[in-house]
Amino acid sequence: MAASSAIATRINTRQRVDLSAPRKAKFDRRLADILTHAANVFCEKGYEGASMRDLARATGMSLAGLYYYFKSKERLLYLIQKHSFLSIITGLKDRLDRVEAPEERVRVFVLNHLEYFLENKHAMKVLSHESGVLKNSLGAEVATIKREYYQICVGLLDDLKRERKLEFQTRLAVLSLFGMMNWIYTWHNPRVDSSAEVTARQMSNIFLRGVAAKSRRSRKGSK
Amino acid sequence: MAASSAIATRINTRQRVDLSAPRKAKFDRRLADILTHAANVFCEKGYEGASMRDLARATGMSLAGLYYYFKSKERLLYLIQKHSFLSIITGLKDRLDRVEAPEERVRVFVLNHLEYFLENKHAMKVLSHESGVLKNSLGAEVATIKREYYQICVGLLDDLKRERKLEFQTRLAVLSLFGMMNWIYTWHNPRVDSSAEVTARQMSNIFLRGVAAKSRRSRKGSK
DNA sequence: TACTAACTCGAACGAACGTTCGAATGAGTT
DNA sequence: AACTCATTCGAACGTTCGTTCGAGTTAGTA
Repeated sequence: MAASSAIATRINTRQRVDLSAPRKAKFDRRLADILTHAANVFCEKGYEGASMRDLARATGMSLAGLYYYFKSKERLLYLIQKHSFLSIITGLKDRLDRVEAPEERVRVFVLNHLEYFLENKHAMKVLSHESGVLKNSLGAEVATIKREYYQICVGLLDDLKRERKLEFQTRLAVLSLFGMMNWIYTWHNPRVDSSAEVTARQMSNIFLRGVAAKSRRSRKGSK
Repeated sequence: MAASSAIATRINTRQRVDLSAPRKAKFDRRLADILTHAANVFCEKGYEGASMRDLARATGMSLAGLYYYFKSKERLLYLIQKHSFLSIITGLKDRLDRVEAPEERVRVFVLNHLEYFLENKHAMKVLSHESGVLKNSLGAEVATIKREYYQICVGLLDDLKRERKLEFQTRLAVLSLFGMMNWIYTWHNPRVDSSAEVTARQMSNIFLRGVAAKSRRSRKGSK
């Protein structure tokens, strides 16, 4: 998990201006390390249930030392959520650039989502479980990124709908799909369940078959 | 929300023996009232985020007064979760008794689940969001009830599978279905979204079509 | 009317919370 | 060597947490 240096400089009150490049890199690496450990603890105990002392223990840092890297517990959650969302969106866009067929693009979406979820299980549980904890501007910013992600999915499904002349209700379909995918953090056990690839294929199958009813009007003649 | 009197007598340490019937009824009604208000607060702020003082304010009782009805915050969460699960299971069994066809029984399951979720939105958010917070014997007891509910769904899907000679993987199908259904508390807005009946029908359609691939020579060439 | 047991609450408990601060340490530059 | 500034931390801050206790109030019973 890497924190952008743009964030790093802004979150820290003590950090007035610029650090030298290697300094900044070191700061970012340390912060990223903290974010990872913090995500683990939040995942295990929940945001409210995890204390700053828990985080200090998990990172091997002192309680006060943590505050050199972020100015409040709330902002730490914000950093985790923002970074996770941006990573998953970036990865998705990369993959979508290489695929054209609407159905395949939906499958790519599911695969990307599940792969990221299973690879960053802790962070992703924090993302979906602690959504809505952040208030005011921090919450609003995360909500905006989330909406963008949601809208990408809406776009993919609308494309599929148009191509195949399907008739499902997009909102319900998207939210059902998110439900299927996001629920995975409550049950997936790598020692019992299939890999992200296999699970993604099976889930995509269920979902795509599920929404594959043709529109009646367009079945006889086009439009 | 009504608390069974069996629970009521056991949870309260001060309650050595039996109350007269009307006394007990009054106790139960007050406790049920508290459970409802507590569920609202837990729903809004989360279990850890909600303080006993928040609960006191919401119920209109004093902080100390609450402890006459349950002996700890943890046990209060337990009461809410247990009661909600038992109610949804009871309602489900009632409805299943009147339906025979496997597909229709699955539809009944979905409808029952969504209806209960939307009618008792706050309690159900607590149920799915705070699952795993309870430890030890309380957590184990809730987990047992939950497993029973899960197994009912497994049974329904296996029946359907047998009747139609389908080939989906039951575990993934059940968990995907639960994901679709449970995610609803994050998005359903009564002023925008359809009723439980309509939503249940649409979700059932997606799911049932999704798992409806026949076995022996799977017709996978649907592209 | 007094008696009893159910019920309620103000006030306080120690523990744990998020956060701050000033001093100590470290590494990089002159 | 002396200086600078990033980094770390022990100790404490004021607040809020879940819970308890004993005294008070209410409502049924005799």
